[in-house]
Amino acid sequence: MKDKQHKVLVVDDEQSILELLTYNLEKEGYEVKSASDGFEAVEVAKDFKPEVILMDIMMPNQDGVETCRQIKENGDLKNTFVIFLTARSEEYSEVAAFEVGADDYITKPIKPRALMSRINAYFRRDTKDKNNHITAGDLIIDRTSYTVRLNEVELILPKKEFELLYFLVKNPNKVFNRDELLQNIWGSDVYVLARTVDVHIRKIREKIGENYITTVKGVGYKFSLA
Amino acid sequence: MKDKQHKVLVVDDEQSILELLTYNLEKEGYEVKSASDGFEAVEVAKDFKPEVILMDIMMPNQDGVETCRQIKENGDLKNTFVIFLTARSEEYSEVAAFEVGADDYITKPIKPRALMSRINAYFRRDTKDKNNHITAGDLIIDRTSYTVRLNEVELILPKKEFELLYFLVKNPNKVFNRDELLQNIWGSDVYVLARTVDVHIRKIREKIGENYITTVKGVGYKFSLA
DNA sequence: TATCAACTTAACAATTACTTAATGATTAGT
DNA sequence: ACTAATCATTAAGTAATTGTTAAGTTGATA
Repeated sequence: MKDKQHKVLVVDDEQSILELLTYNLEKEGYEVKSASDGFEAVEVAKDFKPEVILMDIMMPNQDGVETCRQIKENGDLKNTFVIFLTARSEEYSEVAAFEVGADDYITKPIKPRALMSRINAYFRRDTKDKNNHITAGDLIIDRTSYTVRLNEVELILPKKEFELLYFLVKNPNKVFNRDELLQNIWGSDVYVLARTVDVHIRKIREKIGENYITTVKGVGYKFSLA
Repeated sequence: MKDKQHKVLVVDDEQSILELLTYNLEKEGYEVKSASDGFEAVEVAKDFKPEVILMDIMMPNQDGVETCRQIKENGDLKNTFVIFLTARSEEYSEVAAFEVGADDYITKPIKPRALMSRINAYFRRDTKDKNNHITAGDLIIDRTSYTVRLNEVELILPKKEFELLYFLVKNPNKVFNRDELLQNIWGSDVYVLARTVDVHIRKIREKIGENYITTVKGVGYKFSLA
């Protein structure tokens, strides 16, 4: 099973293909929704907020390229990974597809195993080095937005608290004494009392709970996963 | 749905093809007229002023190339996009076609879906700059008109405010410090005090409300989706 | 050139973060 | 179990950052 349920939206006007893809994706442990045309796809995407959209490029009413453009316009969905499906014979311009922000391109006939490995690869990459964030247990610490998520709840920490937590999480299970922490977070030219650290630790614990930062008496603090 | 009704003229001497094309185009939401020979095509075009003409190149009485030439002669129709239809076996000179101002070329047998995508692509290109907007929550930010819509209410922001908001919305949830914002919006050679940003932020908040731009104390500002 | 809107600056108020210090709780060593 | 050391917690004071307003400045426009 996957650590967390990833969401995939599949869009195609052929029911048989929707079923084929849905079946395979669910077997891999993804949460799947489907849409049978472009309009529906945009609606569902807004709500469902999938990480990946698998979409036929040729569809009645509104084709995949236009649909992709509309989806990418939405701030919430800007980083959604869009993969187009297309028959090899169709001479649809790849250029147009990439212009609207398509991220990958797969030609039919679909080989389920190959497709799955491609999607799995995406999620591996995504969770690994994409955004500037660290995950530790139920915590997600994101440097770009300066936020900490604890079980989907967003916490806002003041700067020093954030930096302190970030530093500890980046060096898990390693104990630092107060002076080391001051050096690394406050800087070498700042003169504050070592006990100041205690107060910050206290406030962090207040927000994320008592189970993450451990006191090592006589030495200092460390971040440790239960 | 389409923003505006686009007009397409289809010209072919085979009734079945006219019907096929008309059916598919109307299903896509276009306004369609048809003509079954070159003379009729010119007449209808003058009146109807279509944005796109889909025309068989081989027709009795007057072929597509000649018809195209006549149409392009007309000032009103100079910018009409002409797409020729031709059987792959026909060795009709592409050169002649492009000489008279044809804009694209599609070989029969016609695959309706591929054709529709091609036509959609044309209209998309045409209206590309008009639809240059981003959506984020209740906000729609339109670069061409320099306007921001908030729940159907149109706001007009001065240039700096607009650019600042646009930049933040384009990079949602990412925190920028004042200098980064100055760099990106004012430019690297401009020398203004960092606190100027605060004033602009204040004015933007006055207009769009307090819930979109978040202050990250000690760091900067970010646009955050609720 | 007079007017107006946009932009910048500066000053001060308000808010928030940070540090300190004092007191209470816990732990380790004897 | 006693004591000394260390840590936790709280509250209050201080510093830093941001919010807000208003008064200049610039630059475009009629």
